[in-house]
Amino acid sequence: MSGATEISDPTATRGRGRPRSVAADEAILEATRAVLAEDGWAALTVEGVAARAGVAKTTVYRRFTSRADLAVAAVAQLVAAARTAPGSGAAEDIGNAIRACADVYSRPAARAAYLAVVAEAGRDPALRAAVEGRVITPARQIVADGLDRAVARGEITRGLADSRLDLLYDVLAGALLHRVLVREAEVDDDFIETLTSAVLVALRVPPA
Amino acid sequence: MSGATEISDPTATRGRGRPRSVAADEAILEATRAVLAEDGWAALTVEGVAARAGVAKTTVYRRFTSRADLAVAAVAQLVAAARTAPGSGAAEDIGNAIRACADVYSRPAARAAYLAVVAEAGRDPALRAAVEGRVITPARQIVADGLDRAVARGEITRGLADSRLDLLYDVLAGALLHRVLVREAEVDDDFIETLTSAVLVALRVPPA
Amino acid sequence: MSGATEISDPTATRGRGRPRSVAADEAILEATRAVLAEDGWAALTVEGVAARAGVAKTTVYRRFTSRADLAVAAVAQLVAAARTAPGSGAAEDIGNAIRACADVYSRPAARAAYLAVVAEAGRDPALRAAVEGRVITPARQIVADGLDRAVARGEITRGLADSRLDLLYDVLAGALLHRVLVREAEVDDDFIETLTSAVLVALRVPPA
Amino acid sequence: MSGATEISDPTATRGRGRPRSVAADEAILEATRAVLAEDGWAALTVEGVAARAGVAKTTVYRRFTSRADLAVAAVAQLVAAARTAPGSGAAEDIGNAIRACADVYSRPAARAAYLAVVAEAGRDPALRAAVEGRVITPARQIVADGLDRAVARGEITRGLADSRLDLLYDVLAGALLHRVLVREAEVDDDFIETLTSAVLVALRVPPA
DNA sequence: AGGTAAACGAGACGGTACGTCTCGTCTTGCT
DNA sequence: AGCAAGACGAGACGTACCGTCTCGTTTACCT
Repeated sequence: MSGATEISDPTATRGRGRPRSVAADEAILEATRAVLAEDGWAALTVEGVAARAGVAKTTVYRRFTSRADLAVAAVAQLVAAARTAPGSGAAEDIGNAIRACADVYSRPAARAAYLAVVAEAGRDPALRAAVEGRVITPARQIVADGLDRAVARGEITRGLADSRLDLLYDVLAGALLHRVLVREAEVDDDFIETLTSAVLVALRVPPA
Repeated sequence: MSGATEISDPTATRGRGRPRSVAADEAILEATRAVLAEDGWAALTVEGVAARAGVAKTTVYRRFTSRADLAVAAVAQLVAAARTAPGSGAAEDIGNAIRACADVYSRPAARAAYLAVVAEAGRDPALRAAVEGRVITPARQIVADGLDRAVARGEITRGLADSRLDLLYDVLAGALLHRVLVREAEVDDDFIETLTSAVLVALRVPPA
Repeated sequence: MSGATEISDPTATRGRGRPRSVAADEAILEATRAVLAEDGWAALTVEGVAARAGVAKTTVYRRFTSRADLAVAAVAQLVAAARTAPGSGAAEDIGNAIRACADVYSRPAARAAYLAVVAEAGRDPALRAAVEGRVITPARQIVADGLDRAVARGEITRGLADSRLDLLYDVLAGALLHRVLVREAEVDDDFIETLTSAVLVALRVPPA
Repeated sequence: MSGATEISDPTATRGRGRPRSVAADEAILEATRAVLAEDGWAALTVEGVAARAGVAKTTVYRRFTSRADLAVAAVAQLVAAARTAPGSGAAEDIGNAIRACADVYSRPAARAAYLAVVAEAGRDPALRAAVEGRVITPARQIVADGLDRAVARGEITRGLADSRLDLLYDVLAGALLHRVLVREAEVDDDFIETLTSAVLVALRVPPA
């Protein structure tokens, strides 16, 4: 299942019949976000989303093949909106990236959906691909961009950046995910600073 | 829901009626593990578990209030079995701890259940408490024990250990969780070594 | 099922163990009547009766083998209490008999149980026998006694009485049952008088 | 419960969605009849009927609100098929009516369901209304038609017919019901003749 | 007075069916 | 051809009782 038809693509071949309703597209995603935020993943139902969007079930199924597919779209939008402005140094870049990620994870809709979608992806290759392409890779790119800037500024070497990218991504995203979604602790300035400086030390970047 | 009656407690007041069947206890948990490993979280059904355990549905409901409750018990057993032997130094201790955690996360049953259960716990206080007490706290304790040993050996100070415990737990558990369950990458020796040495550097423990 | 152990019989061999509790006997029947009167046949459960009687389920099952068995006992008591005083003539006898039967059918417990028990008896030989012996035969006897008195008074011949007994029983009991339980109409004096005189005409008994 | 949606009504507003399957209608009623005839009222379960009809449980619940509702439809069909051809005189008419009723009560499905449904109707107003409209009233009409014909032939007066209708219905239906369903005796020619002539005498119709 | 046997309460056991819910698919008629 | 509506087969939900089975306790009788 999953990832089949997806959202209406205006550049698509514009087949013959009646065109997909863009209003329906938006109403469905909006309803999805609302349900996730208000009642959580377990309450996210194709039936319920359709009702809330004022749309027939078939109209939802034409675009998404499952509730997980629906949720991926919502989370993907939030991740896409998380790109950060470059800072003046590695410390600032890392802090910004952490804060950006924390913001995403803290949105009610993402809070409700993130872990559940990832869990479901473990069994569903199509969903797995969708999560990979629309959530994991973009987030990894944020870290990659930060390292690229550090290389450009001469703070670390290209080789170190490349060899540490995945580890750094696992550490940053994982620590955040664990703190916010698993332990449900807050992400305060102290946490961000300590994590940032620990990462800098491990990367052997001299403090500013 | 969740956390209601739980498994038969032999120290309980030994109420008057017929005692709970210990054989049923075990059959249920075993069936739960099997279903999770074979078909994943989405296929975990009270009905299916009961059938597989050769037990009536009511017998399951008498012990667990939901499938999440069921899964927590399974995961908790795995976590409980994960305590590590103390090593000869901080580096070895950390490596052991990572390996122990990685082993747990890699078990098919845990793989299928962990994220899903944690996700569900976000909406269910009773389940949340069960996860907290039976999974999160024990795992955190593994890290705490490691730090205690490092303090005993004089590798770090008591103050540093205390102030860094939660961060270290988030980093270790989070990085692992992210790598194993979110990205579905493998945990090889290189990953463990690099993560270990990065952590040692951040804790300012001199290399052995 | 049904009719197995039945109510405590004081003349029984009086085995060694603890004797049946007479208080339980009565509490069970009383609870049965109450449940039938208040909530009807469908709500009559062994579990509910036991709870209401303040008695364990096993205690009920030791005496009755089913809820139908339970109900038969209640109805039987009512029928047993329905014997009529002899009147001064056939007309009075018949009127009395009709009134007596109508009283029984109108009791809430009997209203709720009678048809259902008879229906159930169609499939259960043991229950059938119990109904036959404790409800149908005693009721038939009321009609037989009435005819015997008419014969004794010379109002009809022995032969006519014997040949018409079953028909008369079917007509009287059936018409009443149909009116009270099937149609749920009331049994007023007009009904009784008209039915009585029709029966007298059919039996060719001259009016008094 | 009961009497909610009922069988597909072709004259209904013909709303927009997919129409009810007429094949399902028939399969359900046929399965109901079969179960009643083979295993009796106690074995009549919505679950079993659905399985036997090769239909989903929801499909049954969309049409009938309970097993009693289901049974009423079956009994109603039998009653509807029981209209009698007019005979040449009151005696023949009454004999025909009794035979027609006896045939209905003797069908295995009706035997199993009639008393139980009527009993259940005592507690359920909607079911009561259904029984009233689809079983009791049609059966009463058979008697009413017979009396109308007798009036038309000049055998009895209009006034007598009207004043005796309910009594006659109670006597005929009740005697039959009592004999066939309560006492489980057979309805032979002798019974029919004796009952018929008794009724004629009571109505003061001269014998043919 | 002590033993023994049965009834007692409590409550868990494997089951069946309940009536509800949501799923994803399949008609239908309207736009 | 897209859409809203809604019936369809499927199957899990959690609950209620079923009738059976331990249990530990109580009560009477019979040595």
